[in-house]
Amino acid sequence: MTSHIEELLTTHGVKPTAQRAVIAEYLVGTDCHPTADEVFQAVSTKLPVSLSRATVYNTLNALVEAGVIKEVVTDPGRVRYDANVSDHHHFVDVKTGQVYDVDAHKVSALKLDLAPEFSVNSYHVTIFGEVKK
Amino acid sequence: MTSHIEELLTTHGVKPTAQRAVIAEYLVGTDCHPTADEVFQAVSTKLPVSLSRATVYNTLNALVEAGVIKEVVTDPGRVRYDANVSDHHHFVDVKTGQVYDVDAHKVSALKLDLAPEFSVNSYHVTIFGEVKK
DNA sequence: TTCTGTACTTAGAATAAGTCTAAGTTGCGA
DNA sequence: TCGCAACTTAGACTTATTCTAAGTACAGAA
Ligand SMILES: [Mn+2]
Ligand SMILES: [Mn+2]
Ligand SMILES: [Zn+2]
Ligand SMILES: [Zn+2]
Repeated sequence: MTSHIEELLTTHGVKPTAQRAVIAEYLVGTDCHPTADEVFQAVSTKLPVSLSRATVYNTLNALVEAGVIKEVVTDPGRVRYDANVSDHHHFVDVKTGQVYDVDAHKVSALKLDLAPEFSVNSYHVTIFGEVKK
Repeated sequence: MTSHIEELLTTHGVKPTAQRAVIAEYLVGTDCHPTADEVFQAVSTKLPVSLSRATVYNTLNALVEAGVIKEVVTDPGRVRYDANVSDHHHFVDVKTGQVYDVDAHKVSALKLDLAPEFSVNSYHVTIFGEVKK
């Protein structure tokens, strides 16, 4: 009876420890693109032992490395983490700072007119605007 | 006989001090998207007095505020500065980290299929790839 | 001219995000 | 059961940036 999260970690080659499971579970269950510190705050109470910031960073880096999550950088000095690893872009509400997912198929394919020495692997669109309630 | 740079600063409402002029001049004369520290290194020898890092940061922030330059964030933890304030996007060479300008008209206009509460002000495309020499 | 107030710059202290270190803990596999 | 490698921990360290307190520059008033 391995949990869904343990299976996610295992299939990506990450050994599922209690710390890693609770961090991955938190990220999978949110769509709000938390920072490392927000992950630490949210998760530290959910473990019977004290959680080190170093473990949070180690785990986030390991999960990125393994492809379980992605880093998102929309603002200077704020790395955010995203368990949505599907092809998507981001909408930033400039009033609140909130980051929303924008599925890649909601954005028309880009045509790029670049010199031939520029070979493109991928691209990411950051959309700035406002969400009216 | 105010210089071109002093005029640029003045017309943007920034009082042209020696420190600000030399920093703005350096940025206007390069297309390599330097970090604050690279600006500091490049510019500190060009003044008869010692230059404080605080002044570099104060100046960069003032120039951004005034619209003389823009911040560019392509990587976690590295804010870069850009005197190209025309509408453009960025190509990041994933091998070297070099950032190249991509004029907006080299990128096809985006069509976005967003829910009506999302009102778009602007967007920025970051293209990842490699420049073959 | 000199005076003077405000804006600017400075060195270094403080903060914040992230990494490293050294020591202890866990837990699978012989 | 043991041994070992992987993992976690607290706290020191590093790096980027901001803040602070004290000094400097300089335009306008007198
Ligand atoms: Mn989502
Ligand atoms: Mn930082
Ligand atoms: Zn996302
Ligand atoms: Zn640019």
